[in-house]
Amino acid sequence: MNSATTESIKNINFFNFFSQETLKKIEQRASITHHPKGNLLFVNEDQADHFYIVKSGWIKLYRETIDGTQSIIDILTTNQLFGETSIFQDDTYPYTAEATEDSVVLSLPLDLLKSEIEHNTKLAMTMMSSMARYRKQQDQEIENRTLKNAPQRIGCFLLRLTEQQENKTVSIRLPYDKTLVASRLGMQPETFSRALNKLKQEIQMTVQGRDIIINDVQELVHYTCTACSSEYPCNDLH
Amino acid sequence: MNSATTESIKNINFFNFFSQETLKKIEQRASITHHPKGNLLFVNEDQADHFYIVKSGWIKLYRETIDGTQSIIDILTTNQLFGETSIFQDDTYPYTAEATEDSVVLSLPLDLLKSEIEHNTKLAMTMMSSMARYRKQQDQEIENRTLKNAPQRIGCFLLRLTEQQENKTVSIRLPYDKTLVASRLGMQPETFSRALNKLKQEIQMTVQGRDIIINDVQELVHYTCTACSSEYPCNDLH
DNA sequence: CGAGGGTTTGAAGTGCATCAAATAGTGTGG
DNA sequence: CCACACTATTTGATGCACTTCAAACCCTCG
Repeated sequence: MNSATTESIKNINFFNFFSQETLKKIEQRASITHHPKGNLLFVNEDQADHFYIVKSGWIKLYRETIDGTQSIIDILTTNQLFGETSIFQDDTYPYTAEATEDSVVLSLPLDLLKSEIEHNTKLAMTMMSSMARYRKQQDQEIENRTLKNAPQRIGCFLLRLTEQQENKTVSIRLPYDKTLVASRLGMQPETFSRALNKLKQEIQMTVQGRDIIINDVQELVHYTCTACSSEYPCNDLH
Repeated sequence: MNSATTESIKNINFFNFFSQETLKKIEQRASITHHPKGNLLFVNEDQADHFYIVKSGWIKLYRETIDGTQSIIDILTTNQLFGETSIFQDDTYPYTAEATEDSVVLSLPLDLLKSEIEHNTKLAMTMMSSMARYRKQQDQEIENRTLKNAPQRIGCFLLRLTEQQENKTVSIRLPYDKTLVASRLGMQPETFSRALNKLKQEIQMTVQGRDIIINDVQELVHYTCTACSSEYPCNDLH
């Protein structure tokens, strides 16, 4: 298991800044867990002892009201980190984490992260950068929900999936099912379906189940980013 | 001016963690600026050289689309900090800052913050805590816009103004004009006006210009927080 | 007093949610 | 390989919340 952990960690930029000593300790106390679809890893306001790295599958982070309405924070996949900010939040998790697919997750002790970060400025800087990046992403999310209509929000989501591709025509595949994409974008499944149809009327594209082909990305950018603040195209934060 | 700067800074928790040496340098390079209502301190994506502390007045942080629609990030007043996260953002500002009242602002060089934070772990930890706090606030903002209707969003805003007061009946004063509150909450002035009326029908309260008297705060909590995720009452982050 | 902003009110329109039901797609056991 | 069960997706009909446009009102301040 240790060697598996080492393997897992070394590809993740975040861990490059850990001291060798701490890394060893982390490896000793790391564990890999399997979570079948629907499984909750932890619940909002739970005591936080570990942070996590997704090895495979998809993990949904959200909060919900008494009546069960959910507000989705994010949906993560391979090599993404979560729960790490609990060290600044009274050691409680600020959201619930649920596997939306069968998932494998690496869990690491928070106390080691905490003490390492208090002594290791490089790591602290990395952590801050990633927090700042996330912050900007959140700002953009609020902006999207305020200024964009449903088809444009979908457009923005698609554009983030086309990242790196320079081609005029791109084909992409939705990372998870449409219902989940809908909730990620803060809309109902019905609205998603209709909004996607509307988008098809606005720009040339083909939808085949989860697969989508966009004939001209620029056309999509033009349609979507009319409602963006100055950064074009929808900036590719991560 | 230097003594004024020292005076300004020492009340702000953030600066307790600076080294004496850096504080001296900061004081030498600090400057106080006056901004009449409507004045822009900087524009989204400007090159960032300074971060700021509000001495008096109100500063609105926002971004806008080509057609001029604004998405408000925050509205700050005395002793609040802004622009400091630019050190993690390629030294550009991620929003526009505008004085919505005649304001006085202290501006401090970012480069000193940057180098100090790279060497001073205590400061780094403070910075991270404040970023984590902000992050949670943003999450809540998204949640509010997703799950709450207009009267409830106003209720939440009012609750945050009643902070600390334990009384059953509280009287509060809107920090700025209703149009601005409306845009802070992501709604039109007309909607704000109507939603406030609706709120008056739901709970016992009196509105007299900017002054509002709430007969029973618990009544407001009950009405507003039905649409909150688990934390009651609307948690008082700052 | 009169100008100009802030605020409220009215009327009409739009976008998304909701409820209901049909359809497509997927995996299961026989 | 088919029939069934179950889920995901789409479609239709309707309602509600908020926006938009227009106009009135109110308040303050020169």
